[in-house]
Amino acid sequence: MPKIVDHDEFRQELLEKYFDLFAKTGYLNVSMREIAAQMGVTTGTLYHYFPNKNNLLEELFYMASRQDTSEALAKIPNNATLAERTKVFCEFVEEKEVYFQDIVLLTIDNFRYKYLADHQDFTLINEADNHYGNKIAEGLELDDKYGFMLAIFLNGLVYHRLVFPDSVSFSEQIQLFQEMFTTFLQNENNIRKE
Amino acid sequence: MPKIVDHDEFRQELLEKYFDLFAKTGYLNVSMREIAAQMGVTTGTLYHYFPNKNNLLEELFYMASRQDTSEALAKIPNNATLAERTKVFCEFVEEKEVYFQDIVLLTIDNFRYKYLADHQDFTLINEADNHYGNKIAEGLELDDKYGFMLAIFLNGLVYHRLVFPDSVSFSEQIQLFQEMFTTFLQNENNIRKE
Amino acid sequence: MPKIVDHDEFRQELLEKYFDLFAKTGYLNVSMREIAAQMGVTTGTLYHYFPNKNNLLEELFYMASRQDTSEALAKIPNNATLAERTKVFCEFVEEKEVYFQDIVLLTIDNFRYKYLADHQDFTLINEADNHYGNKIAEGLELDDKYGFMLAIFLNGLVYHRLVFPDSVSFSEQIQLFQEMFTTFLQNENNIRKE
Amino acid sequence: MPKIVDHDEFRQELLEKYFDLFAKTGYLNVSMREIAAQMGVTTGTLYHYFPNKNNLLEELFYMASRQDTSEALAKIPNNATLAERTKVFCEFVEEKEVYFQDIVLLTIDNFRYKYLADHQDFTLINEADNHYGNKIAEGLELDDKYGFMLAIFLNGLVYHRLVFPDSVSFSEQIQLFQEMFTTFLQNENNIRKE
DNA sequence: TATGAATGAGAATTCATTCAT
DNA sequence: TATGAATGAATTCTCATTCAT
Repeated sequence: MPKIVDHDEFRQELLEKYFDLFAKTGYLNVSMREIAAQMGVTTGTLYHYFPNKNNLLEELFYMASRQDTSEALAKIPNNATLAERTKVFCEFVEEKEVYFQDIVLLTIDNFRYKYLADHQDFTLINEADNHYGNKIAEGLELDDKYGFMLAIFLNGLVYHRLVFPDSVSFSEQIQLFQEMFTTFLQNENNIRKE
Repeated sequence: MPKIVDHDEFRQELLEKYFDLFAKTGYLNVSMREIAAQMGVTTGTLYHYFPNKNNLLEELFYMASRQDTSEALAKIPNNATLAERTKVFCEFVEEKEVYFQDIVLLTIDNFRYKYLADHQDFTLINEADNHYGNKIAEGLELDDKYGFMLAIFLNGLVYHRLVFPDSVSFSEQIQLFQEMFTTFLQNENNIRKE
Repeated sequence: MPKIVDHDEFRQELLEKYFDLFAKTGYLNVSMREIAAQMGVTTGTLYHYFPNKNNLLEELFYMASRQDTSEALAKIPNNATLAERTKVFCEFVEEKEVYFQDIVLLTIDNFRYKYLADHQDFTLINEADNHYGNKIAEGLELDDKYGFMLAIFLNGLVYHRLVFPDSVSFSEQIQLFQEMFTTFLQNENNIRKE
Repeated sequence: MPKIVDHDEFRQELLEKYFDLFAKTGYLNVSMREIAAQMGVTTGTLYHYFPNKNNLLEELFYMASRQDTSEALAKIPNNATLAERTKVFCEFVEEKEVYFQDIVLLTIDNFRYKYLADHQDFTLINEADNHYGNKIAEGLELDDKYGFMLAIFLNGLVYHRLVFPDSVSFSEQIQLFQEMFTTFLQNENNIRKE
């Protein structure tokens, strides 16, 4: 009798472990042997669930892109002001900074793998991005371009503090940005979506 | 007397060639053999000029940070307003967007290399970052934190458009940011350095 | 189930093959590629069984020290006189002279490898040496210092004839030494262990 | 005008430096670049004085083999007893133990190089050995075989303490050996040369 | 004489992947 | 399903030697 294992569930389990373990080291810099060892399976088993290393990376990216926006949206109270809405996103990222650093690194790895593999299609990757931008805009009740603007600044901050730790203060920078962002947008009547 | 070659000058020449050739592919993904071949030298020669691959990366990064800032600062006219000053930096990055995407990738590679090598000191890399931040602040005639803020947004934008090409318009985003940034800072009398 | 191979047994098999093949040439002068080729495996396989070249040397040395002493001790008859006991060790080395020349070369290689690697600890190598000294003393039923004395002379002889072949006669030298050694020790009542 | 340099004298100077610097590391394990650097010359210059690396080693061995025996012989007083004569050699080696360890290592390297190079002639190497043996016998006023015996034991002791530091006491071992050696030989009337 | 840039084969080691069991 | 032994090309880096100057 074979072990009773739900194939997809186990795949998911492996992916989550992989994500936590290897972001900083670089997904591409970790050998399949190491991945397998850390996950408590053998290389053979790993290949049973993922046809090759690139596929593992792709799946990982896909998984990560599905998470988190809904979590942030849920934190926005009813009838919140723009300042309050902005604050929710900023604090969400601040609290999960390390996680978002991992996302940045994963995204770069994924980009590289795609780029290396002869400019393969970026459908998945762009879809994931749109997802983020749209959801933030939706949360802010603003036009998409302002959703992206906030996303860009937060990404920039996460990236910056990843590669240059301690060069800037997270809270100082987001406080400044929030002030600037909300002041600016409140004065522009036309920017609000109907 | 040996063959007439200026050691430092040739190093520089190699660095520049290398930078042009390989940024997109990922510095870590290109083997020293390939690098040498593309540069028209042998591996032995390459190692004559750079003790190891890590050093090649570091030197490249350091070189870039010095060049960029002095080039950008030179573009600021005398008696320029804050809006004009900000514009110089934004346009500088816009014009050289592909170049700065390479810098982002190089920075990540450099980070990973250091991180892998047992959390080595990031002195050089942080120094380069501070240099960017300080020089931008100097160009803006503002406090350092605003220099970093602009740097963070521009980095975020470059990163974003690198991994999610065409998701946002560079010019739209910088236009919005410039407005927001200058409007906000002009109203705050206290932020201006004496 | 994997391919049926007893990991430890195959390691041992490889060690023995290696020992026979390469002692004279110098363990360090043979590349891992050559070793693998001569053993009929690939480099990958070799590294599957030994983490690095250094470890291969160490294991080899350790293996040798255990085998030799137990083999020699087994040859000592019950109720043997000191002269007979001494003779067993001398003849053991004489019979396996070429083998012990290999051990000398291996020992030097091992020493150098350790010395080069930043004066690493010589624990294993010293343990092996103590083992030799103690076991010889045990076989002679004498104090350790006399065990080492015999070991030193035999080592000296092996070394001498290795680098200066035919300069002295093995049998002549050990005959002289045995006479001298046993005559001397029989007159010293106090040296015998109770 | 060329620099006034006595070719042979400079060769000699280089050899002596080389001997001191690289014994422990292994003459063959040091690159020509390192040798040159440590000697304060360039590789080009080094090759001006020695046609290749093997020749450097050979010359080094030749140089070493010419030294020292005369120095030891000079220390023997007139009308010295056998015990006194033996003592001179033992103490000579004890005082210069590190130097003799280097000689052992050099001899092994030389042997290996000869052996590797298709069993080249060992003339030089054997000549050097005979030189040692004969001179010791001459100093002891005994038959050559006893000269070699002492040489073998001293070599054995030096070798042993090189690779197994602190395993035995130099002075204890030579004291024991001297007693044994002289007691034995004084009782054997026939061994004395006429 | 002396320099040191250049060479390129070869070193140890790693690694994604396959496949017999 | 699961194992882990086996593969062999690729990686970073070293080094004795040559040679234009």
